[in-house]
Amino acid sequence: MSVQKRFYITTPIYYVNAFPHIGHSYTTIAADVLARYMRASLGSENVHFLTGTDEHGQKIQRAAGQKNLAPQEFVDKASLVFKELWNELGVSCDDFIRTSEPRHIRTVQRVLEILYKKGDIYSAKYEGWYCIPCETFWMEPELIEGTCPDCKRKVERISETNFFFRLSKYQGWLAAHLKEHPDFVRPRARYEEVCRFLELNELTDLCISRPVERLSWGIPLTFSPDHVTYVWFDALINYISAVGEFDAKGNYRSRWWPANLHLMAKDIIRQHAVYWPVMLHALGIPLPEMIFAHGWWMFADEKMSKSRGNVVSPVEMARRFGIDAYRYFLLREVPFGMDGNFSEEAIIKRYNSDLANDLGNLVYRTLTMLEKYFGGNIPGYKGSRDPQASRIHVKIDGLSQEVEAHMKELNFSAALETIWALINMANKYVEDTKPWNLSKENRTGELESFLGVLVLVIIKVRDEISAFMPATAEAISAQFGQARVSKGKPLFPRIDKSA
RNA sequence: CGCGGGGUGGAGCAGUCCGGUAGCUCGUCAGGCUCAUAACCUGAAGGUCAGAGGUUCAAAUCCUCUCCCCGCAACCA
Repeated sequence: MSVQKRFYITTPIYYVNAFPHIGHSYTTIAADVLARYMRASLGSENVHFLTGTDEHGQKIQRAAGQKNLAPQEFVDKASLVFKELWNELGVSCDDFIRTSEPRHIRTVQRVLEILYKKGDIYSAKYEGWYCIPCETFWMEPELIEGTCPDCKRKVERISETNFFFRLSKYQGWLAAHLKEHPDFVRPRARYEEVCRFLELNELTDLCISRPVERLSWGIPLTFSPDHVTYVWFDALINYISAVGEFDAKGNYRSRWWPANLHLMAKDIIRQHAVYWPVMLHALGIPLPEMIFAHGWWMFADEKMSKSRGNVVSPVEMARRFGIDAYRYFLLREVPFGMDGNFSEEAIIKRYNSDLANDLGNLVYRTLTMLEKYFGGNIPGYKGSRDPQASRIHVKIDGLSQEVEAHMKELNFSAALETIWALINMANKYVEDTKPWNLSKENRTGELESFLGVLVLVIIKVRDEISAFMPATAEAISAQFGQARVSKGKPLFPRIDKSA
């Protein structure tokens, strides 16, 4: 009874150097669906959905410089682009954290102080090959005949003092934790990848600072004003800086922590499955329950990237096909965790077959029949002896549980599939019942219970899809909520392939 | 011996962890129906599950080897 059920879910904070693409929207929409789904069962006051932007570092400083803006001005604008995108896509985040906010800076500085005091952060001389124009350190083997692999210019040997986090000290602990918690990293293949990485490699301590003369746009170390925090170390802390504070003794207090789920794409699994748990452990803070890495969207089997010029704008897709159709496509097309192929043809196919033909048409034909046969009145449902109807009832009764089982696994595509199985049953039911004959023969009672079943199906489907397609769920409610229903506009008008 | 992902009817995929009649969607062909957004329903064709060997009463699934495809500088979910 006293055990409070709550759910804290995060996306990565997005680096504002680049414009948002469908990858960003994929992670965020998946998190949104889960958050909405959990709110339905736990109550919205018990769900916390965090996203935000990562705003420090070399690249930002340079990008701002190129536009003749102060870094803060630059990130204020860039962060807004993300915020507005989530707004436009109907993302229901409860909080949006920015790493340039005081609450974050304060927490990062406390983390550093605590770890420094504890001896888990130490200073050391760092020496390496440095390319001045590229502002990057290179490892010996990366160099091409003594030049920068990027710009082919001569690199220089420089040495500087930096601060390091004792990652190596905790390798054994982390390996043991992973062994005891096989669900800590998901999906399974990624879990094994992380375990393998730890087996095969010796962790080196993490350089977590940059000298101010090279990089000023960062969070200053309170114990060494000549240094700012390295972005990754800074960024990960957002998950705790957004929802809590350290007290005077250095104990972290939060209503929401530990997070139930950190969602991300597979490229940043190492930061989340290795660096982050170790940081938390060193701070004496409990670990998140699960880290889930999903796959990438490919375009004609190529990774999306700016240099390939195949970046797709989520706004454009959502405007073109509708937000819900876009959301549906992302989560239905590919089993969560795997890579997928993105194309307009694929969206149109899904749209026409699943949304227009199956769901949209079921709603539309039902409304038409209600209008035609009952003057728009929804008949009270009186039950039915029809075996097909009872099979549908069984499916309706078990659907929430089926969906829940898949949602627990973050298997969105399977959850949607099982909902669509009910839609298909209903469409078949219409075919087999032949209501047009019932109407001709004036078998009104049978017609009533038949339509009653269809309405039950639609209401159930509406409830189950509402986390995935909130606007569609509302549209269905609106259509069936009237005193006299009438066929309105189709929910999903078919898209002509020529368009 | 760098790391990882993958090869299942025309296309895209599920199934592989926990062996037991090979499944889904789309497409094609034929038929049915009219409440409906040229929608919906039924049926059919089409696969030696990349290849070889092994374990087993039984392998897409477990083991070994081979071949092929894809990703792995930076931007970056």
